[in-house]
Amino acid sequence: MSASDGLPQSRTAYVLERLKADLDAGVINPGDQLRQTAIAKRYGVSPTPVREALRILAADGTIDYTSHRGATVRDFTPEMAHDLYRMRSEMEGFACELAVERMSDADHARIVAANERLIEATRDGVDPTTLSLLNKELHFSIYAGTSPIVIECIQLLWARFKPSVTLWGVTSFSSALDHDHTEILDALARRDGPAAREAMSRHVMHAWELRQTSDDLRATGAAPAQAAAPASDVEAS
Amino acid sequence: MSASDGLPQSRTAYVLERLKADLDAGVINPGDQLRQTAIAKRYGVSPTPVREALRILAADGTIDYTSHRGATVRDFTPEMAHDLYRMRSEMEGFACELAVERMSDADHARIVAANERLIEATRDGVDPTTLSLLNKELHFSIYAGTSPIVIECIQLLWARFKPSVTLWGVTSFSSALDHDHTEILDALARRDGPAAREAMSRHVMHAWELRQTSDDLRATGAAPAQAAAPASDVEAS
DNA sequence: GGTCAATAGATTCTATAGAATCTTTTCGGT
DNA sequence: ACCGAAAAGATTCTATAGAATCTATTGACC
Repeated sequence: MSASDGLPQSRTAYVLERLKADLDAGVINPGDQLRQTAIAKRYGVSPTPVREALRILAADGTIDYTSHRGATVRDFTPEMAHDLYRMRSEMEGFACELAVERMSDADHARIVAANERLIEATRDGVDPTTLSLLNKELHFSIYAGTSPIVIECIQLLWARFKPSVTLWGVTSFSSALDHDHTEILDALARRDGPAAREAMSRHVMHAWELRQTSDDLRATGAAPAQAAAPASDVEAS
Repeated sequence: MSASDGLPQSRTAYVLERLKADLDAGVINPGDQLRQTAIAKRYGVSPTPVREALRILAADGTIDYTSHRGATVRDFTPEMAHDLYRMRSEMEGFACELAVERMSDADHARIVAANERLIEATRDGVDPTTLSLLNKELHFSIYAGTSPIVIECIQLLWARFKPSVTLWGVTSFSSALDHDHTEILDALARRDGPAAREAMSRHVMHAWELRQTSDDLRATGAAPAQAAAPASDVEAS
């Protein structure tokens, strides 16, 4: 699960990693044009691997790629974000039901462990970036037992978001999300597929609501308590 | 919606088109190794655009791409196919509900028109390949009014399948699917989101069941009535 | 005879240079 | 002054050659 470990296996992978990091960190923003020669120079590689990385991001839906006209970072309207959360709600709810069908005891143990790590980290007041990562690991520990195709589909949905550090930076939010997780894990422990689906579905939409109130707060100018660390610190290297 | 029109906008797009066509036609099969130099020679281009096309197919999930070790076409277990249909059932059901929320009268008219084209073609005993295409157009005419992200997500699920000419080659199957469509369109006409979702959900799983019985028939050696035209005829150029 | 290291072959990967395409500017005509 | 065409500039796209990496074979050593 850990990214950015050791040396990248190819220049393309390296560029892809850097681009995603710069995208998350806000160095590159929606609407920006991505000039392949500029990126190549910036990352110290030739245009060839840059082009391959751009093709991948275009297939992911992260960027718009028009033939002979270059690539631009897709901008994200609130409505698109809402749609994405609704799709996550459907898919991840379904994945929970499927997980119950196929979950071994060992799988279940790993899920419980992942949840405990997140709960503990929340209690200890760990930084939002780490909490967000632990949250992701918990979610995918559930989906791990479903099917490679299902996992990939959900990963594609997650890839469209910046890590939601803003959510995990507010104590009341993170404890609310932890509470949702407990509900999901209870259903999983009972091997109750429909209940797990329902709980996960509601959890994702709950996260969407929290995200909205968080955005509203920021729009009003009131900085949320325990704000996240500056995004620029997320930069990889 | 029509593919393979005129000249491709780039060598990469051309290679992508050819690869998908060869994949559908059965020229390239699951498990096959894709040697980029061989493909380049075969299609009369240099390895560079071939590599870009392979990166896209890898992002789509159509092929497995391992660094420095080349690409192989993913093979498709029956269980994976089942999972894919279940995901389609979820996503396309949801898309129907979303479509009702956002559908204009003009959108609805286009959907009805697409359905009439398919019904008419079924009645006239048109070839299965065309029926399969019209079916796809009907489905996506419904999703057209939802959201670009939703459409892309569903397209990704559809991209994993060969066109199901086997299904539309059996008269009893195609009329059953047409019947499902009518049910969906009735719900859409009533602007009944939940009913449309439910109808579409069942329709996709119905298609899955038909596909299974079709596979069973072929396994028994009994060729289905009005079998599809030889797959090799689908080849583009 | 079996195991490990070294070599040869094949394939992928990357950089570079020139061709193709698009955009902007300039110039001439109305 | 406004519109259209041509040219200049910038960017993308493709082919090619050499470097890096992996796989298969051979040979030496235990």
